[in-house]
Amino acid sequence: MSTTTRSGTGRPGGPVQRQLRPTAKVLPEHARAHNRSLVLGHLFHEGPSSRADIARSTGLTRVTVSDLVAALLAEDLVADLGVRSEARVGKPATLVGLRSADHHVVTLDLTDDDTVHGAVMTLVGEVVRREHVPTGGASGEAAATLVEDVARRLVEAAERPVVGVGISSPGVIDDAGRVIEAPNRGWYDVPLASRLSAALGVPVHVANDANTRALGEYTYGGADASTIIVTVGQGVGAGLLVDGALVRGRGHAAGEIGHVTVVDEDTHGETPQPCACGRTGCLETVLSAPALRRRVAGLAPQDADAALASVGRTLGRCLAPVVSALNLAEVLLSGPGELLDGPLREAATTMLRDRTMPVIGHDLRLRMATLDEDAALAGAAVLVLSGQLGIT
Amino acid sequence: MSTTTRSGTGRPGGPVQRQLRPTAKVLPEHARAHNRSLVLGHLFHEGPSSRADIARSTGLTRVTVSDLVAALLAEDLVADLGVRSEARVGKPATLVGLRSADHHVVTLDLTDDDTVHGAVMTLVGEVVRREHVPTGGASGEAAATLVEDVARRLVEAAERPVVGVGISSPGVIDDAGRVIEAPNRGWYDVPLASRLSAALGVPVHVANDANTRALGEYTYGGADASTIIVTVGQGVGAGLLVDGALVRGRGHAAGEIGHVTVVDEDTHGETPQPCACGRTGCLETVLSAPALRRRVAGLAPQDADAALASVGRTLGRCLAPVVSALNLAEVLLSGPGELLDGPLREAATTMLRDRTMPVIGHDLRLRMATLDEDAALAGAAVLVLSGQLGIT
DNA sequence: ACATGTTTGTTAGTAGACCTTCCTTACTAA
DNA sequence: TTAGTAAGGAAGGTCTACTAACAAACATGT
Repeated sequence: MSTTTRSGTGRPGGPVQRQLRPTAKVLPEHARAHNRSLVLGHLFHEGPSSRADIARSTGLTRVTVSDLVAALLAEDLVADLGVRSEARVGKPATLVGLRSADHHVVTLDLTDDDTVHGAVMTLVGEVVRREHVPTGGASGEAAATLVEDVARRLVEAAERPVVGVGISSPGVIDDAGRVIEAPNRGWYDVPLASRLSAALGVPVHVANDANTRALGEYTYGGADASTIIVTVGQGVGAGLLVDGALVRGRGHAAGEIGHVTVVDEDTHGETPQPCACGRTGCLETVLSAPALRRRVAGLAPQDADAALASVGRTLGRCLAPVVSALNLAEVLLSGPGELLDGPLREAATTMLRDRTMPVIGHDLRLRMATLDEDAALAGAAVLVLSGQLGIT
Repeated sequence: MSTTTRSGTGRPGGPVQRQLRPTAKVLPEHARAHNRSLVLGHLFHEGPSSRADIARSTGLTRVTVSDLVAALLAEDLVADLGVRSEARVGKPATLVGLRSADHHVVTLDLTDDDTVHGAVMTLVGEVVRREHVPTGGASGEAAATLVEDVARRLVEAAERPVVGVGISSPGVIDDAGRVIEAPNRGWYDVPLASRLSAALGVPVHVANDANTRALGEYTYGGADASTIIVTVGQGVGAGLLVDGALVRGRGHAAGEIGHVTVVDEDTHGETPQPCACGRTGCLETVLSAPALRRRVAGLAPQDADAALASVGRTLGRCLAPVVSALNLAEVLLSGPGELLDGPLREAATTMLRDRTMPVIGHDLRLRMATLDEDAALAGAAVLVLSGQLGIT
């Protein structure tokens, strides 16, 4: 028995006018730029290849690939490597490869309050030159000038053409590289990317440090396309990769997970501690490096392990809804291994599995980030690769 | 004093080879399809416009827009509406408009266990015809046949060309419309979209019901581009929109938030209840419609309010990390208003604000979904619009 | 009333991007 | 030696969107 009515009353009321619609026209030249990035991406990830290899991988014809490769050869981005040595049927292939060592990327890591870390890197992330410049507590305009100076020095020191400058900075940063707010540097509404780009004459990309870390782990560290990376340092932050894309969020503040309340009055036997943000019981009050050190200070190894496990459980409880809602494949921890990579990580894993349904928690991995030391620099390099060459 | 070292030791180790790389070549014809969608999208959202209007809005030239519009006129997707009546300077514009009433979309909502809800709708979501077919407890192949029959009847009953069929179904569903698992229908690995498409000769799109609801609210309900919609019915699910795109997740299971553990032994004075999934304390055990009804049954109004508020606080605690990590702008609740839209929603809002940092929680809205009754159908229609015409 | 300026939409020509088809080259296999 | 296979290039065609120029149809100012 089926009921049928004509012209039902319930109607959504028609389409809604939206102010901000992301309407970007696509011209043939954009298509070409995209295909060019496909070629570069193939060479970046797969190494030296023949034009025919690239054609098979990208779906483009050999003719088109030859054309694109010719353009890249003319730009010196790609080098002719001669015929392939392996013996196969048919005409031997001539290999072409990305000239990754003949182009440099300048990267800066502003995560550390006391020191600006900088590097000149090749396109594949090898560090060619390093600088560590004490900030001397500079903030505001002085800090911006310092960053500009370091960047200029590195750009000038680079012995190869510089593709661009990538900067990894704490704070809320929009798509254009404007620092909306970075309290620890006293920056509010500072157009860092456009300022440096104008001063140095080189493309500059700026993004949040946790986000760049996520990018770095994805491109260089083999992280999954659906990953959250939790960075533990002075504070606690997170970078989120969903289906291979960085999550920016409504107000460019995605990943600001350090100030979620995780400790309640009546829960788990903990007492909420005051937080720098003026509230109490934030994740940062238990998981930041200083908080962890305070917690284990003077404890016997066994008690310290229990204390760290307790924090791990809190982290697991906090992440369970995020992992479930996004069906993430991996959770990465970045920070001091002696604190994180032990009872804390194990307890967090257990808690996360226990609190999520099997289909979510089953093949979930919770591991340490692999690029710990240079993750932020590597991520900053990816910013440039992605922004200038379209390589992800 | 700055330290400089050459050729530092820490190197990321080069790029990683990735199996699944989303390399899709872009041809000029794809660019044209994109621009065509831009024109359709403008007409959909802004209503009848002149070619010059569309050119200004899309950034394309008037020549190109004229060309695209001519093609759409030839396809009868767009109609010539004559000259604009308003008096302005210059040659009067001739308006063109989407022929939304001259094309139909067939939509099915499989959320309800007992009944298949179906509709014939116009492109702007007006319901032209409705069907409610009892399932009679059919499952597995029988249920699939039933769905196919209903879809066929509606396609044949449509008095205008059918652009496609959109289906909103519970369960885990991949991008191709294959139902990975839908326990309540006994479907495991059922290629619903391709099966129906072959049987009906019309494009068929299938997606998770919570996800389609999110799409519907975004397109017809004015929801923000960064939104989570929590659907409360027999179970609890969620649909997630991040930066305007649906989140699918690693295993297409994003949004499965109903089975996150939210009630602990030692917490908040609640006792964890057993859940259908075999675990205890899941969100579904307190927030599903039956659970809520059980909870307030026989209570005095005042006590019922307190009970609902308690569930609201639990929901707020669960969502706080998600909202923070993704910097969401809106949380929508979909389900029985008499249970959700009151103390529960208010308590959840308060809890959510209290547990997130101000920059996140400040302009966060937690409101009821606007399309409650037909949200799933509207969302299914959006699936078709988006898949066939590129309208979002 | 009439010239002037503005806006619309079309026509014609151009440049770019990729395709299909055909060819040469250079190797392996029988 | 003869086939067969694969790589790469050359020629020609189609598609796409652009610029430039223009006619039509209106409002406005004198």
